[in-house]
Amino acid sequence: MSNCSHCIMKRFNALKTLTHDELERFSDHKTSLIIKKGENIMTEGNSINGLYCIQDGKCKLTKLNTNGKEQIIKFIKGGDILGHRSILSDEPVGLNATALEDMRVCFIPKGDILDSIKDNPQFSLNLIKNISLQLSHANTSISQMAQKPVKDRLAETLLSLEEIFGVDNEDCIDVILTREEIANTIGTATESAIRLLSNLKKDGVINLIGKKIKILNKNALKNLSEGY
Amino acid sequence: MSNCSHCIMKRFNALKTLTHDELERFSDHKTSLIIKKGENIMTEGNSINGLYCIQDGKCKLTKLNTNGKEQIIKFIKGGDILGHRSILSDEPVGLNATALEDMRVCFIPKGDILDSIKDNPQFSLNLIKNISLQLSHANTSISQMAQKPVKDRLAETLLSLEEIFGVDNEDCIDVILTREEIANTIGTATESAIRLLSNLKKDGVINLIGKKIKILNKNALKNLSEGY
DNA sequence: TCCCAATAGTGATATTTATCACTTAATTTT
DNA sequence: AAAATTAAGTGATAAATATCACTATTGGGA
Repeated sequence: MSNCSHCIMKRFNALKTLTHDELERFSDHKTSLIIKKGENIMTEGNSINGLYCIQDGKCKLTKLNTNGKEQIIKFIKGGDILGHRSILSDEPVGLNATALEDMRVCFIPKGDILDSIKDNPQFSLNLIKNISLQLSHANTSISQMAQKPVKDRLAETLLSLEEIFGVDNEDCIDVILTREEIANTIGTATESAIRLLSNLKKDGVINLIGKKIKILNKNALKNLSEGY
Repeated sequence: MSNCSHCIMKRFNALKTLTHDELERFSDHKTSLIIKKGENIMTEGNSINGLYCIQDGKCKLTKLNTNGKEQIIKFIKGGDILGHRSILSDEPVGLNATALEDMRVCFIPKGDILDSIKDNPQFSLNLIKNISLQLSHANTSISQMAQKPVKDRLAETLLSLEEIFGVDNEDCIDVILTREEIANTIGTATESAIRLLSNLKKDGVINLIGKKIKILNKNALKNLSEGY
């Protein structure tokens, strides 16, 4: 099994401050797993007893509303970590993490993480910074959901998806989402999302190639996202 | 000036794990201040170099949207702390904290807080738990803003306001908000908020006495907040 | 490879919500 | 206490968005 000391993960996020010894300890105790498309890494309300390091693949973090609708809160990709909030706060997981494609994930037991938190203040601080940043983004999101019309939110979401996932060799946003998932991200009906996407295509702002989306005019989207 | 060791704040939140020595250190360096209604304790985008302990009074945490509208993200009252996210993540403040009434606030310099974080892992952990909880609430909020109609959100907000501020001696929710502020909390037009409040009154679910709101049928509000 | 189920797309319509243009009531200010 | 602001409330209307009922298309499994 691969060694954490050589893992690409340590280049990212909070893990980059871990010492060689800490990474060796992680290596000894970690388990690698494959999550198939559609499966959950974590499930809302469940407890977890470790940290997930995403090696490869993409997933969505969702929340099931009391009305039965799924809200997508955030997207996760290779290099990201999952479950640290739950470990640190000692609370059940708040969101579902569902694979958008097959994923390779490492699981590091809670005990090792807590040891590193005790030993390595910088690691601890980086985890806090990660959570703080998420809170900051969440607050922005609340404001936009509450006050911006659907069209603006769609524009914002398209920009954000390109930001997160980058583009493939044909300049399309490098993630495959159903129209329903796009709708569940911006908080609207699937039909409304479809119509607004069609309008953006008609206006030459984006191109739609099957499920793939190519942004043609980033400035136009930026303006739309701010209500112009 | 009053002594932190005897302050009611230490009964609440992260501060309850502080030692006598730590509280004495806080006492020596703290400053007490009065914030008048309408004034800001913190302002979006500014840096702060300390922690605010709310002794008394209420404030709103807001975000100014790109369209110029104010979104209320959270309410704060006596016993709450402000600014710890900014200190821990070493980033500017993300929200405005505006007094809803005259407030008494203590300011503890960043250095003392960071010292306590180093010395006292439990204090550090409690701060993290506080931020984690905020993130969890924020995610719930995103979901509700995105997917629930305005009526449901108003019902939810009224319940939440009573939860946070309690009731006065006439069973009214113990906070004075303008209709505009209520609208900015649920993310709707002021006129819409007014109309929906009137409807709730007409249906006997709440009573409106000037700016004061009395919840008459909590169950009805709970049902409404879940879309029934 | 064909079939089935899921997804995408469209049009008509209903519902929700915002906007505008006011009146009335409540606070401040002078 | 009167005047001037500011906030609350109302009705008419416009705009945004959801819902329903469908057809077309796509993409895996048997």
